[in-house]
Amino acid sequence: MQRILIIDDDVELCGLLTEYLEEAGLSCGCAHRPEQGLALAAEQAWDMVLLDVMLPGQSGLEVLHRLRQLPGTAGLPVLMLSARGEESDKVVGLEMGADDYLAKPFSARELLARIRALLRRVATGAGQSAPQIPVQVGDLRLRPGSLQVTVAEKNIEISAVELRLLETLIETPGAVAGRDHLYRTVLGHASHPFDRRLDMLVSRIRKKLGPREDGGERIKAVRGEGYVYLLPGASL
Amino acid sequence: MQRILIIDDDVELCGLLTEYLEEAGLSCGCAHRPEQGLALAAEQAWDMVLLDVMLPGQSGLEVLHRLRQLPGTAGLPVLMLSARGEESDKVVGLEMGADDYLAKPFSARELLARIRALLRRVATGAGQSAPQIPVQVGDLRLRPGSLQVTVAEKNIEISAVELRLLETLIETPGAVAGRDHLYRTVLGHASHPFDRRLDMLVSRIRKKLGPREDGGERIKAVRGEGYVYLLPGASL
DNA sequence: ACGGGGTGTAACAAATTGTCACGCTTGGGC
DNA sequence: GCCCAAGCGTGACAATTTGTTACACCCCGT
Repeated sequence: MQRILIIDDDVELCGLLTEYLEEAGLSCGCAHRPEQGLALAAEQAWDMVLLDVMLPGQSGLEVLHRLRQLPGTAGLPVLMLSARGEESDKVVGLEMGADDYLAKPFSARELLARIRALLRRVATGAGQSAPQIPVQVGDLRLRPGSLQVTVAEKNIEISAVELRLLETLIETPGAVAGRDHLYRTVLGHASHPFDRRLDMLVSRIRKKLGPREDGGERIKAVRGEGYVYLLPGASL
Repeated sequence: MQRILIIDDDVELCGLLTEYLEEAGLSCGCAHRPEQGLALAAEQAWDMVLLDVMLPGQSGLEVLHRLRQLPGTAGLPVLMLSARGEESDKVVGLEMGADDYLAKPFSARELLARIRALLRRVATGAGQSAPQIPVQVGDLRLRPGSLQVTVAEKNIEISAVELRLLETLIETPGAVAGRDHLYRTVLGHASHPFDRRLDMLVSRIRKKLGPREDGGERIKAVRGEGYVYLLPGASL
């Protein structure tokens, strides 16, 4: 199910929108203050953000800017909402990098239509080379390409190489990925003696992911062979 | 034509090998001292290195190690030559990351056979996902994947992102690559306003490549459109 | 128990990439 | 022609990512 983050100080509006959108099969989260919105955006995975231009404290444009700088938000579509229907706001909004713009008051139906359009545009990879279907193993979910990884719905910051290793490991969950295969796939060439980069990578990923939901370790070393991503419930 | 770098303090042997290998259609370069060899390796592009285990000053193994750390040498095959035919040397050599090993005295024919085998192995991408055919435009040559770029036969240090931009630009030499296309291809997502990353990237690449052989600029900005990689001889 | 290779990870170092600021260029309107 | 504003170029610095080194630990066969 698609998840929409609504950032708007109008509590009542948020409630109405949430109700309407959830009825339409979309999951919603709300924030009424900028900081709160940014925090939520950083913490969880969203498919889209509805952002009010006028917010207490700072301009919605500044929020938009900071939003774009958060890790894992590459390609995250933002639909701006404006109290005033002024054309200049619209231009500024789009120039700031919003993906669409809607002036209040708007009909819920129109909003939903635009949301759907935007989600479709992103899904078909208009901005990306690969369509990028998310992969899920246990409580771990990857969106290849946008450096977005979530564990139990919480965002994890991860780098490109780390993501590639994780992808390679979960290609065969529960089965051992050979050291050499990992080297070639992730680091780009065969392993050299005394090269510990792979181990460091694994170590860093382990730290970022934390233990499995059931407390078991996620990535196990197989002495002399390589590493395995353990399926949930599997013991060492 | 394939280029072989020979690092061996035996001047006479180098001469003989060069003669033999060039007859076989391989281009050769020689270094008789470790430092010289490393300098040559760093400076130019090679398809393979023949390395003597016993060198004045430092062990060939140390040279091997330093060689591997040079930028742009990913996947560069190294064939070690040893004066003593001891098995332990062979083991140590291979463990240090040499790709093959040959004990002196050896027949020129056997050496050639091994060189050919090694070159073939690398060419078919045994260690890489893509076969990686080098691309050439003017005096610029790229080997995608191994971060190796040469201008007029001189090695240029370049990073992955920079290489990707360069690749994208020379996909259509002489024709404009749109800003947005470059953003999507190189940075992975659409451009945001006030985002100058692309310009910085171009700036850095220009500095690394230097001016064209005829003094003209290599990469030209097209106001409001994007950038072009100018063909040799083309004016602004 | 002992030794040795294999693995884990902290701490540090290097390289890459991103940000910001300021100056120059260019092209269009007046 | 002159001025302005948007675009571009690039130095300087900051943040992030990646690589290196060193040392602790651990498993396993002897």
